Amino acid sequence: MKKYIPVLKKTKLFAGIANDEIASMLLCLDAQVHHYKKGEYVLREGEHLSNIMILVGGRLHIQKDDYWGNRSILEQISMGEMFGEAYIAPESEPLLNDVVAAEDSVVMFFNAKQIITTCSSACRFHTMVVQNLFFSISEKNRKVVRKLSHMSKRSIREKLISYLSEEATRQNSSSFAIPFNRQQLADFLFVDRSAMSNELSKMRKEGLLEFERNCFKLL
Amino acid sequence: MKKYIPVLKKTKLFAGIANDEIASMLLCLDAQVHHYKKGEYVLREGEHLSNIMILVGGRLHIQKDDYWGNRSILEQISMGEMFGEAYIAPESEPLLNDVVAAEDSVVMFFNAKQIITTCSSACRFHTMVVQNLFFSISEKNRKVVRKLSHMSKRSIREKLISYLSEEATRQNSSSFAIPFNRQQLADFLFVDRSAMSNELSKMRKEGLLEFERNCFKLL
DNA sequence: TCCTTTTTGTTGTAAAAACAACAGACTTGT
DNA sequence: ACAAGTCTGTTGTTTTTACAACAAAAAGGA
Repeated sequence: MKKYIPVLKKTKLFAGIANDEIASMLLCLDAQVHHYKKGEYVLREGEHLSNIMILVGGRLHIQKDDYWGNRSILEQISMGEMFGEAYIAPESEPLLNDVVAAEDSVVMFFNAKQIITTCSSACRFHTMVVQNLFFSISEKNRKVVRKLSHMSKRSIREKLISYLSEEATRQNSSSFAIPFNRQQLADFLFVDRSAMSNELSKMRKEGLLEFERNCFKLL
Repeated sequence: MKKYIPVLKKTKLFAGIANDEIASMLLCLDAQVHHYKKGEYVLREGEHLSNIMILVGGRLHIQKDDYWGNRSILEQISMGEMFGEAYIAPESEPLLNDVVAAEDSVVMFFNAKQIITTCSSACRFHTMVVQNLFFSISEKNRKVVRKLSHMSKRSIREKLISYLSEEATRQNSSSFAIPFNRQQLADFLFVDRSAMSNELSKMRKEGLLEFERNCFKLL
C-alpha cells in the first residue's frame, strides 16, 4: 500500500499534501488496492458505486459494447487519474459504462463518503482533499467536453486531425505516441477501422503527417 | 434579486438550504443578475472564468462554430442548471466554447472563490453548498457522458433513437417535446439537417415514431 | 391582413463511410 | 525457429451521409 504514496502524491486529488499526511489518510479513507490483468473488468455497467478510484498502475478504458459487438471507447484513464467520482452522488444512476484494463493495472479504492464528509479531527488536510476533488472532477469534465468536440467533427479526417492535434499540444511536440492501436483508435473516435486506416494513408500521401504504428508526427 | 430565490431553492446547488439562508448567501457569494436577449452571447470561447453561473430564466446553448460556419451544440442548459463550474479551477484552461441565449434568458453570477472557500462565520450552510457543488458537477459529468454515448452511434438513425429514448425516459413518457427545432437538433447530434429530416420521415413511414414540429411519440 | 422570414420536408447527386475480405508484417508463445 | 495469432494497410462494393436546391407550411411583424 505504502509503495503507491509517491504516485498518489502526484495526483490531482492529493496535490499539495505531504507524504505522511497521505499515509494517515489512507487509513481514514479506507484505501484498498486491487490488481487487474489486461482485459479484466474493473467495473461493469449497471454497478452502484460507493468508492472513488485512482489508477496507480497501467491503463484503463471506459467503454461500451453494443448489441452487435461494436465497441466504443469513451475515455482512457492513465496513471494517476481518478475515475468513478461522478457516480457517488446520493441520487446518482448506476454506472453507464464498463471499465476495463487496457494493460495490467493497479487500482486504489477509497471510501467515497469518507472523502466528501470532512472528518472532525485526525486529518488536517481533509478540507484540501475535498477542494482537490472538485478541481479533479472539473478537469475530467473539460476532458470529456474536449472529446465531445472531436466527435462533433463530421468526417473521419477532421476527427483524426482534431484528436491528433490535441495529443501534439498535450505532449508538447509534433512527434508523439498515442496510447491506442488502430482498432482502439477507431473505437475511440467512433469510426470504422479500415476507413480510418485508409484516411490516414491518404493524409500521409498528402504530406499532412507521418506515422508508424502508434507514433505520429504532424507536419 | 430576491425574486429568484424560489428558483435557486430548486437547484442542485442550493438543495436543502432554507430561503433566508439563501438570501444571506447571495451577499456572501457576491451574486449578480444579468439579462440576455435571444441570440446574445453570455460567454465567449477563450474567456477566463471566475464565476459560477446559474440559469434562472430561459434556455442556453453551449456551442461552437467552426471556420466553415458549421455549428455544433454541445450542451443545452435549462432553468436551474449551473454552468461554467468546470473552468474555475486554478490551472484551468480558458473556456472552450461559446454560451449563447437560445431564448431570452436570466443568469445569476456567483463569485467562485467565495463558494469553494468555506467562509468562517456567517453562512452556516456553506459547507453544504460545497458538497452540493460536487454533486452538481457530478451530474453534469454524467450528462456529458450520456451525450457522448449518443454520439458513439454510427448512423443518424441510431443517434436519433439514442437521443429520443433518453428524452422519453427523462420526461417519463413516450410522448414528449424536445427543446430544439430541426436545425438545432441536427447541430446537437452533429449531423446534416436535411439528412436527419429524411431519416425521421423514413422512421415515421416504418412506424417507429410519430412527430410534429418538436413533439415526438415513440411507438 | 399581407408580406417576409423561418422552418420543415423532399429530391437528386456527389462524397464519404461502413463493410467485407484478404495479404503481408509483426508478435507471441512454445 | 516455427506456428498461431494479432495488427495494419489495401481494395472493391454497398450503404449512408452531406450538400444543394427548392417548395410548402408555419410563424412573426408591420
